[in-house]
Amino acid sequence: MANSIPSVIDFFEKFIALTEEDRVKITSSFKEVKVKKRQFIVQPNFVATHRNYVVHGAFRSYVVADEGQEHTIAFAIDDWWITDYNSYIFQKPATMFVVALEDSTIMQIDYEKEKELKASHQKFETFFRTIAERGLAFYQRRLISNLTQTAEERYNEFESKYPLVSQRVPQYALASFLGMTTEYLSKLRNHRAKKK
Amino acid sequence: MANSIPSVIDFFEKFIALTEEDRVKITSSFKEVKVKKRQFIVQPNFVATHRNYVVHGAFRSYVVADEGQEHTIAFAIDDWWITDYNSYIFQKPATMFVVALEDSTIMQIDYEKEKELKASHQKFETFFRTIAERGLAFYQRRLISNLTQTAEERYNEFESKYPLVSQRVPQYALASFLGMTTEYLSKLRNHRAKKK
DNA sequence: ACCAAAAGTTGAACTAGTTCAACTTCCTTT
DNA sequence: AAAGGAAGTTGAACTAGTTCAACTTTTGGT
Repeated sequence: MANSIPSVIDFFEKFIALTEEDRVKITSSFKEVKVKKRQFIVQPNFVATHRNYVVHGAFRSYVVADEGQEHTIAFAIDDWWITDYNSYIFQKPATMFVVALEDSTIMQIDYEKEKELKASHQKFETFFRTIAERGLAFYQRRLISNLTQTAEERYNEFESKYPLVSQRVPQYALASFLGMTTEYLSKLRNHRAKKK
Repeated sequence: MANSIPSVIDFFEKFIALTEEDRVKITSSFKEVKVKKRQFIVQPNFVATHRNYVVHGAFRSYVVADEGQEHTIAFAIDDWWITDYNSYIFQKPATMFVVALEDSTIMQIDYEKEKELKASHQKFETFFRTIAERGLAFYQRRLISNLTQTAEERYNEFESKYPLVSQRVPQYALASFLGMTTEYLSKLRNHRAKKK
């Protein structure tokens, strides 16, 4: 199994150039954590203390509405990041759950360490600025899909954009991510299959 | 009428401490532009060259779906920012329109100037990182509303959170922002009025 | 290997929100 | 001040997606 350290470092290097010293700094800011399937890494009412990089595995963040329905906000598989950003950024209580969908390995950085890292060198500030901007653009595109497309169109788009995710997450989680019921997604899938 | 320079400067000072030199640098990075009602500041297929701070006035960004319906993505009134972020951040062609809903005054910074500003001092990198993070958190909350709430709940929430915006934007724009038809919003408003 | 619980399927009844069409009111422009 | 268009309203018919319920399949724990 691949070592986890290179994998986060590689991610940083997509956006900023690192010296050997920087790599050491990053390595000491993160800690590797093994997470079992069904284990929570963020829970409502507790402050999200970490930003989590998924080395390998799969996670899902979701909120629970008044009547108890779960709504998936994000998925994260290998090489993605996940947390309750509203909680982490503002360091206030979370409203989301973040749960492992598989046995996983993650690299966690906590809020204070991240702050030190950013303060230590401009390039780290640049790194976090860049991923925040990309996250912003991502959520904006997602909102546009939700406003402009039908359930079936959203499903098709997801399948073609993220075939790997689609295979690894349970259907009820995908349905609530796409903003539809699990029954309806089941129908979409099966009607589609028949048409072939 | 208030001078536009102090107003952007004040915004920066919410997040970072500025020296007199910094203020001069900011002032020279932005240019004031007067925009007439119905004038576009971003259009599809053109790269969004500026990030726009609204000194006073009102704007709306929207996309046009296949069948021609407009979907409002964001509003911006006094002291807010607006652009097509997906276009601006990646400097690729826009998919949105951004149009003035009133005669307005804005302060524009272009992509290159912003880059220089960020490169010139860590604090500016911090500033843009902070607003990107807040934007991300904002869009994530908006997505949650869209997934978890009914049309009526979204309308009520908007009215109580942004009463000033609600008064200044046309109803068809608000309806499409909230993800419903203008007819349905009209019914919600009037049924509500009767119940009193 | 077995059993209980969780996940997924299918059909029938339903409803929140859309569509269409006709009308009224409010802005702009001249 | 008038005219024409854009914005908003109302009701009736409709539909995409939900809800409910009964069932089958898969998964995980002992």
